[in-house]
Amino acid sequence: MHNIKVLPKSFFLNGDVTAISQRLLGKILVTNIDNQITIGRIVETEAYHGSKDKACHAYLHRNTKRTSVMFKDGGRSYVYLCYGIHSLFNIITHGEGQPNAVLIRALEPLEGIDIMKERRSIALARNLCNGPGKLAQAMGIDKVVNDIVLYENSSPVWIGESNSDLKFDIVTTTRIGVDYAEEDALLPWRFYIKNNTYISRK
DNA sequence: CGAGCGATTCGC
DNA sequence: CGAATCGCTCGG
Repeated sequence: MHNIKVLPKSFFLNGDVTAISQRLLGKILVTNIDNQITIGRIVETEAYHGSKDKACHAYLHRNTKRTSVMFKDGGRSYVYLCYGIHSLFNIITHGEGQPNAVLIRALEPLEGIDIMKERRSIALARNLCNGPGKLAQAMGIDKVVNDIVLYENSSPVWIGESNSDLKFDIVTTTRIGVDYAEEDALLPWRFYIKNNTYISRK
């Protein structure tokens, strides 16, 4: 079937959250949910830094029912419901007590595309995973897979090495939809693969 | 308790 | 451009 090597836990612990956000570009997201496998290539990410970032749910180390998972060791999932409708998928980074996370904003669909189309009730592959809410729906991700480890390929959600040696340039911009963060909305913490077709927005 | 709101998406 | 839709957060 597929022969994807899972990323080790150390991948999620070393470097700051913006560096890890960039390293995640090109990596592979795999889900095995409801007995169905779907796979996509990460093409867009955003960094959230708990201690000093007004856009982060854990700003100033705010530890609440929702954000408590962010304070665990890196390499776990943080999935939350946005606008009461959309699940958003994040990857926790850094050691215990440092609530940093990477939001996965877009994927290039690779396998299980028919399953994604069925889950999203649309036919156009380009629109299956080009947004954080869309990709969660296409991959079957919701709060059920909140707070699980991503560095074991027995997990229902895990991250694998890139399946391609292709080089790419990284575009850096401000983050989407965080105007409430005032001056921190201007931080250049959104990253995507240049010229990729599956980005959420230009 | 309950008002206010959102790391979005889709359709009009 | 506005509605959808619900759980979290915080203040009273």
